[in-house]
Amino acid sequence: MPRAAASTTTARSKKAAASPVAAAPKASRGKKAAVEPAGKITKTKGKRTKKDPRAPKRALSAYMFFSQAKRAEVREKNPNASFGSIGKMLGDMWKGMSEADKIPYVKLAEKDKVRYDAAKEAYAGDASD
DNA sequence: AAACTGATTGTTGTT
DNA sequence: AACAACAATCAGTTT
Repeated sequence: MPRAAASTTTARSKKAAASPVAAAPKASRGKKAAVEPAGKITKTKGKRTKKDPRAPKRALSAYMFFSQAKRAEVREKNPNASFGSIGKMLGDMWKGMSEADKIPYVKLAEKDKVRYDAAKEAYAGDASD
């Protein structure tokens, strides 16, 4: 609920170090108790209109790169598969593959994250309209 | 500070 | 131009 920030003033401090030494896999920010949908959330909420007109494109997730890479392949094997079918297949195989297999995609995601970091800075530093 | 919710990212094909 | 399911990730709000 992105409401008008007024109190907290984003008490979030910068990421400790820019060097991903150990790079905690996931145990710092993305907790969210139950990230998995109990049954199926598929909230058909259409809303691509971004609130920030000039907000920097966020870094893509490993799954995003995975889609770009395998999408064509899956689609080739399932030419009759629709959009949703492909997505389910990709999601299924994504969950089925080992972390080691995700490495290349995760690497891309991390790399994009760096790019986003720069874009974010430029976004914050650019107040011109 | 920690936890959580919302919004965002990319893809293809149709309207 | 927008939305459909999929998963991940960030940013901001809340307690």
